[in-house]
Amino acid sequence: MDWYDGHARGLPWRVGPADRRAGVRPDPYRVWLSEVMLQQTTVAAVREKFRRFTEIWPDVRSLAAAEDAQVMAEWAGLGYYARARNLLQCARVVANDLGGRFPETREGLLALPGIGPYTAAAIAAIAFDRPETVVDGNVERVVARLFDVDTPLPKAKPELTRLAGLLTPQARPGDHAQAMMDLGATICTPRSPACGICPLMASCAARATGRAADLPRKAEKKPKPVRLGIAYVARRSDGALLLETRPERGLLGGMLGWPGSDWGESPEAAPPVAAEWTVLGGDVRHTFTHFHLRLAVEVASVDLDCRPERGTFVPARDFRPSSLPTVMRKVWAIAGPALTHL
DNA sequence: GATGCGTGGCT
DNA sequence: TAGCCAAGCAT
Repeated sequence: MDWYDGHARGLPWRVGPADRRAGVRPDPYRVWLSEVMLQQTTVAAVREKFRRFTEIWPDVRSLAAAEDAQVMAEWAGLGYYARARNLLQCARVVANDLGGRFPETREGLLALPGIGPYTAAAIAAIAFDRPETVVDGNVERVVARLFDVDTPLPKAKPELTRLAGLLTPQARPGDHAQAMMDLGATICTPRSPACGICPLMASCAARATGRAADLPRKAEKKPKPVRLGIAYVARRSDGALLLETRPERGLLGGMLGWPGSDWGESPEAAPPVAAEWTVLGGDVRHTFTHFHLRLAVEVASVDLDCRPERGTFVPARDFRPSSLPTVMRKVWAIAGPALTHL
């Protein structure tokens, strides 16, 4: 805690240790929003998104009243899009059923969409100063090293959670949780931990055996297969672009994208509208969580009165590449310039 | 317990 | 260049 008082990271959603000890309470809405954004996502990627979201939707009621499409568009680029759908669901439950206030207990929070064991404990501890044990990837790493736990993840998770629980104090549990995560993020880092300046150096078992950098062990990962596909970018003579909203569930669910083939070993061509399609030279490469994708891109100019089988024409002035998921933005990056020469 | 689900930065 | 990794959740 002494180390945290002197070395806490300054983060837009955080009430720092000095203010916290002076009695300043964090806004549960901002704690919740930041924690959901930070699920499997780096602080650097979250900063700007958090700023935008809180600027547009300063509280849970305004977010609950938002249009789904605008929230998805603002989330674009952050990944794991089910988070955005659950975020909206959760905001609406809190605003409509809970009087605009978040539950203050781990159990109450756990019942909300998009809030699992980590996030429930984090909000309870950070926003409401409940003595909950917060175990994220940082804490897993710190604890595995501190106690020299050799069992690979995820099998070691229950044991690491138990050990982390031994460290959870009754005083300042919220700051303690954030201290553990800051330590993992800045000192006890995955590749080359800075053991020489670590406040826990003297009591760290892995430091003693020189194995800190090798922990925690992790189960082997499965190789990622390569999938192929085709994306179709049609521009109408008035400049409008043919886009479609993807199905709610599954990959990139609810996000805007270019119509295309399915993605697999040998995708079948399926143009969304009859036209003279031009196959572009380079392809788009993108890696998802569980596969590599190579996307061929085809472009076409179409008439004002054409009737596509799929998708909706979006007027040029309403089209913002930033509202597309990254793979679709990559498609636009090569299709856009090609269309100007068509 | 295993699988599906993004992305960008770093090594 | 390719793999690793990040404040995980839902099914």
